[in-house]
Amino acid sequence: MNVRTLCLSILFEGEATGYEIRRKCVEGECAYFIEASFGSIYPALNKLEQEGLVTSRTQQQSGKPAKKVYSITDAGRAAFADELAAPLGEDVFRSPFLLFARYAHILPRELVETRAAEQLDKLVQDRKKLDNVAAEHGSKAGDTWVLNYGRAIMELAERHMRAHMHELITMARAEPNKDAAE
Amino acid sequence: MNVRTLCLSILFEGEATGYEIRRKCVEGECAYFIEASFGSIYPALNKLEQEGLVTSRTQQQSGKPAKKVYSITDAGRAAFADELAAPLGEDVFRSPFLLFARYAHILPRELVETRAAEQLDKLVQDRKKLDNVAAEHGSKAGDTWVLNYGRAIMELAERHMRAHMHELITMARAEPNKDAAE
DNA sequence: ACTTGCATGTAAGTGGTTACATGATTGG
DNA sequence: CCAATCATGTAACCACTTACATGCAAGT
Repeated sequence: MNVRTLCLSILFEGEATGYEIRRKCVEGECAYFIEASFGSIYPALNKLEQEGLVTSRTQQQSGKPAKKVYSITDAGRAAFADELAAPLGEDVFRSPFLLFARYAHILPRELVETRAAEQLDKLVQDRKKLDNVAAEHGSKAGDTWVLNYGRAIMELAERHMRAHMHELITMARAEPNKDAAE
Repeated sequence: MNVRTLCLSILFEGEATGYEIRRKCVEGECAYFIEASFGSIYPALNKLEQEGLVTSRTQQQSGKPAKKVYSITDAGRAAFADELAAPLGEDVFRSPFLLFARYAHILPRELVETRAAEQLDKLVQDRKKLDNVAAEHGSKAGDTWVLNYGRAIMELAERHMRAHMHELITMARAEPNKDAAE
């Protein structure tokens, strides 16, 4: 799933500017968990317009810079459906925290405590974000399904973390700090 | 978490060749879920050797091509510990399947059924893989912790999928096939 | 006066993948 | 005879990120 498809999927739901698309990925958290930056979104939208999959109109605003509102075309809708019908890529889960956790035994206890707390905090934050999206969004069935899937997993991750983080901390080096690194 | 750190973490556990490192990521599934290809591993190992973080010795084999066995150095161990002590990157979860699921309502039922079944199968396979790693591997405490975390989540994902995939299928377009794309 | 939010875009850099090149041996 | 496994490596390519460039208005 690339930025191109992401843009198509958001525009499938309705008009949006590049700026809004980015916000939906970072803040609104599109539920299926993708992030994208301006540097990829703007070129993607330009290319999609060249290909005739989206159209744009420039909208002047008082006190704010003009914005380019993009709409999906019929060709765009078709291309998006095609993409969904194509074989799906692999789900990816990459966790720097789990790599860290694996080596808890060589790390100072204080650090492990901090990182574990940070991780739990992130989990809580992310779950809350999903809860908010679920509450605001008068979303359609597919959205709700995806949201519920995400929430179920987040909830478990949070619970598991809360229940087992102390085990991780006890694995850590108890010695105050000899600085194993240097 | 880049390939460089991945190599360091595997070599931290013991000697290995580039070929073996790759296998551990793809088959053995290192528990913290990273993949890497030859095209990134070999250059990474070369660079690590240049920097003195690993050393290599060439081992001749009868009937097989010679292999380069890498070992981590003290400097390498220190660099790895440093990397772990640095602020952690964000956990990433990207799911093409969830994007697909979100648009179940515009897709033909047959396709949704197929993809849902495939997804469940992947989940089952991945969980089994983790179970195997847990069984074989007489692993140290950190490994077990990470493995259990992964297994708990996999198990839930599988259960959730099994319980709710039929909902997804009922959302899909019931019409046999008008081919919405063309 | 400064920062934040709105808004678009480009250029350089990064971190990977894919495909290719090479070559021996074993098993079907 | 062909495919697969073992084994290392390079080159071309790709998608995306980061940093930069620009600019105006409102809030602090």
